[in-house]
Amino acid sequence: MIENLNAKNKDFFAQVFEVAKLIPPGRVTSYGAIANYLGASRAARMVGWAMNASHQFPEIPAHRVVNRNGLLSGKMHFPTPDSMQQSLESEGIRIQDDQILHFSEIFWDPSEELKLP
DNA sequence: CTAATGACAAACT
DNA sequence: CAGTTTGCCATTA
Repeated sequence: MIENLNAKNKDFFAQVFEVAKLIPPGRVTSYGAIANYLGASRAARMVGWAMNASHQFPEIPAHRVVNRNGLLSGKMHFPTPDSMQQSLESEGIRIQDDQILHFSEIFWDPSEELKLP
């Protein structure tokens, strides 16, 4: 239940959630990419904050969102640290030492794929 | 109202 | 080239 989420805050979060849900399977994106798509390229940290709130939304594939290094920085926030890596591997993404391999190949940039015509 | 924290990113040394 | 430091925006104490 959302207690102290004003409409304004929800708006910012809603955008992050929407983009996160638009991430194709087998692909990943970075917090900065989403922030950039939202027009807040310097608010990458807020995207991570929104992801933290996404735990109440089962439709949010937060495991597909990693930092720009391709490192599973948020794996520790999952129900189980292995849940994130396991979910990614289940989609065909290879991970080694909590880092995504071929990150550049599977990187999904919303600003590039969801760019307006 | 000020200070500190955070699932990051870019800049500097 | 790699490691360290500062900046950003929002939330919490």
